[in-house]
Amino acid sequence: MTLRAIAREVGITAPALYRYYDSREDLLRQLCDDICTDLSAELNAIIAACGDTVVSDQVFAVCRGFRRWALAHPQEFTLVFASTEDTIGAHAPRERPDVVGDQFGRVFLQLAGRLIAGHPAPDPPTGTDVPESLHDDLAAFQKVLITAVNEHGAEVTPDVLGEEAIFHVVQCWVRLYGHVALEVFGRFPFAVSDPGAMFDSMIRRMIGEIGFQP
Amino acid sequence: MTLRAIAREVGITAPALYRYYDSREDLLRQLCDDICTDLSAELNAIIAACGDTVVSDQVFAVCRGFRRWALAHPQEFTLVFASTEDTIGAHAPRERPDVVGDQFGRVFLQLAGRLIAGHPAPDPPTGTDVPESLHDDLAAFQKVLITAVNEHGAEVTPDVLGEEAIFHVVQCWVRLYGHVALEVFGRFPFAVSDPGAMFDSMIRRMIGEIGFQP
DNA sequence: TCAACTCTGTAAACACCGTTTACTCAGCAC
DNA sequence: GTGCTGAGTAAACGGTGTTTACAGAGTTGA
Repeated sequence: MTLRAIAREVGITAPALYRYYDSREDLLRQLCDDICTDLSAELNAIIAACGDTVVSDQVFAVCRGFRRWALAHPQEFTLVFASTEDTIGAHAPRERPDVVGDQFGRVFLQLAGRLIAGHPAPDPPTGTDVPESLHDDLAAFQKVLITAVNEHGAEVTPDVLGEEAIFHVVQCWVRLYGHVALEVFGRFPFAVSDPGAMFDSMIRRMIGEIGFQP
Repeated sequence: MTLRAIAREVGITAPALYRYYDSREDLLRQLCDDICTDLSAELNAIIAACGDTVVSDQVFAVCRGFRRWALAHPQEFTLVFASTEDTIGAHAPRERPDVVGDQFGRVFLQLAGRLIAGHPAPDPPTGTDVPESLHDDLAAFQKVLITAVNEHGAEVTPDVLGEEAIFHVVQCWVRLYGHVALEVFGRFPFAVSDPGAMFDSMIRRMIGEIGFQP
């Protein structure tokens, strides 16, 4: 969207927008924040609508909600989740990852954390262990995740949400994001006639790999 | 890049470009094709440099090559792998997925096909089976993949590259793409100080899940 | 009451963008 | 020589982000 079109929609002339935003970049940045807020509200509403279902169902619902939102708002998805720093300004006071992390990310990730934490014994699904150089990063993320989960009721201690589990949460995000982006951008290696089924199947496997039964 | 800047770089004036391209969209589309050709050449060179190593090492090398390329060329990556149809023209004679599929996709996917085909007994890694609605799509992709693999020497029959294996190849692409895009766009949920190690770990798990030992 | 000030908006201009039109001019066939 | 074609240019059009100068409305203070 162009600056003038936005101004026209508000019933204002383009230069008047500069009273509220420093530049087009600044406007996009704030738009980005608003989108994240809306998205997280939407996903939280989905969780709320789930009621007392098992956590795995809630994860399922949120993942589907994220996909539906992305497909319904490809421009917003591109802006928030697939734009380089030069689109939105590299020298922002807050770095970009925080935007995703603070607003939307929490919804999905803390839910994933709850899911894993609720699982009795998260046995390491692979024999490969996490490389040493990731220890610090994962520990930091573990802290964020645990406090986020505990904010929403449950009591989770670091031992039930170990390093392997944290890595798995990140991998879930990689797959969720990967599928949704591929679908939004139409970059699957062949024509997928029922992407929803493929998505559901992937999420089912993801949840299954944590230890839940499909 | 602007049309006038491109013209300036070629030592030409902007309208002269319209002798060669119908529009900016058309130019981007052809640029897209060129980028795909370059990338696939680069990845094929990596495979060639591998010599007679085991296929899993070749997959590893190609994945790392793809990541390195994407991080070195974020604009090109965005154009080819993360742009919606409105950026590049929706009503193109060839649909977009073919571009990725025809040029770059083959390199990675046929290698993945070779890897799985070379594996003795691809036991289904999960209890979840592939939904019925994907049968036709996966069968079509299986055909493409098998002919692509057989073009490069080996003799692969449909039974060794079954539906579950095909699904797994697609899932590998989802994860490879997901991680690379997240890194290019800086959208991991926390600051990753050594993304390369994380990437390597993911690829190692991916290969391990097929049945190879890490 | 009236002057000063701020806040919000506009009009005009600037440089740049993609694109079209009209024109030039070299090279070549006959 | 006379056309003709291909490749290039200059000029223009509407649109863009952005800056500057200006206008009025509302508030404040003496």
